[in-house]
Amino acid sequence: MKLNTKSRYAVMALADMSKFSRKKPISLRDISLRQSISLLYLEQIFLKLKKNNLVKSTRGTNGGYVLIKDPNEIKLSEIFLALDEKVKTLGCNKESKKGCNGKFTKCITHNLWDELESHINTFFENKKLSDLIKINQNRI
Amino acid sequence: MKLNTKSRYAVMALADMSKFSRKKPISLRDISLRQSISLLYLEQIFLKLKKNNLVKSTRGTNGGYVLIKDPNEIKLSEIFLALDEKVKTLGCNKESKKGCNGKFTKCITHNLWDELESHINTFFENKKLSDLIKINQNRI
DNA sequence: TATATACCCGACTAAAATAGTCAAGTATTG
DNA sequence: CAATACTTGACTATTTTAGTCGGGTATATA
Ligand code: FES
Ligand code: FES
Repeated sequence: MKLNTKSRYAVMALADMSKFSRKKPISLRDISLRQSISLLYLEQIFLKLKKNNLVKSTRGTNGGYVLIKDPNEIKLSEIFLALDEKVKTLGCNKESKKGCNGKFTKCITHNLWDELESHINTFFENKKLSDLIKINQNRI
Repeated sequence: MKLNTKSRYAVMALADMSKFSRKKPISLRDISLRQSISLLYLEQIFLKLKKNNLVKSTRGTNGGYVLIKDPNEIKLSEIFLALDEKVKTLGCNKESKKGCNGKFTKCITHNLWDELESHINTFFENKKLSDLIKINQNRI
């Protein structure tokens, strides 16, 4: 079980924004330098964040991105959702009638994985962007 | 975030064993048929389970594997450990002094991912093989 | 003791996912 | 008009996953 870089960078970048400016647009170049994340990769990530109304953009000189909501109103689950990033512990398709074994009964471990999925999602649901600024006063 | 098949199959197979026999060796062929898991893949998985003392084997006709411990004494975390399967949410190497950014300070999200990792590991730590038999009386 | 069963082990591979890069833009400011 | 900075889609190298393959060895039973 591994968390991908896209999700990690997204949270990292948004945390960076929360910490620095809430009014003046922040350029991806600055975030890229501060957090050591590839600029081109950040661009890709921010397009998704924008499409999902987590940030808004200003073009041109002194342009950049600004958070739309307050950090204490942004749940991590929203960020993951914006990136199409899902927790997937089940072997079967949740929607499908068929189990991971191809049969029409769900397998012996189905409930377990479902429980695990909820367990993880709960974490993302209860964590807000503001939470990780508080704990990290001392970090950039 | 995705759970791999190896871990899923391992738990599935051990659950199958818990449910069927506790004394007579169960052949991988039987598990393979019941749970629709590739026999060759199961062999690979069981070699690891054996090396980590979760099961013991008997060769030859009527041979197979037997659980070493009682299902209510086998934690899921042990199974995952046996397969070298780790939850990895951090961008950095936990041991290394360097952060995921290559710098000597841990990044702004480090604590968060660490917390998430613990959150997930707690789940595996608290679940036992016997737990998923109870909930699944009706399933094969 | 031959034969079938079933575990043992390392190496290999096709396919998918990841972690980006690249090219070619458009909009805004100074 | 030059520089900055967002926009977009396509492309690619690398890694990981999810297995397979080939050739064993040990044991029970006929
Ligand atoms: S995980 Fe859903 S049927 Fe196996
Ligand atoms: S995750 Fe550990 S430093 Fe970023």
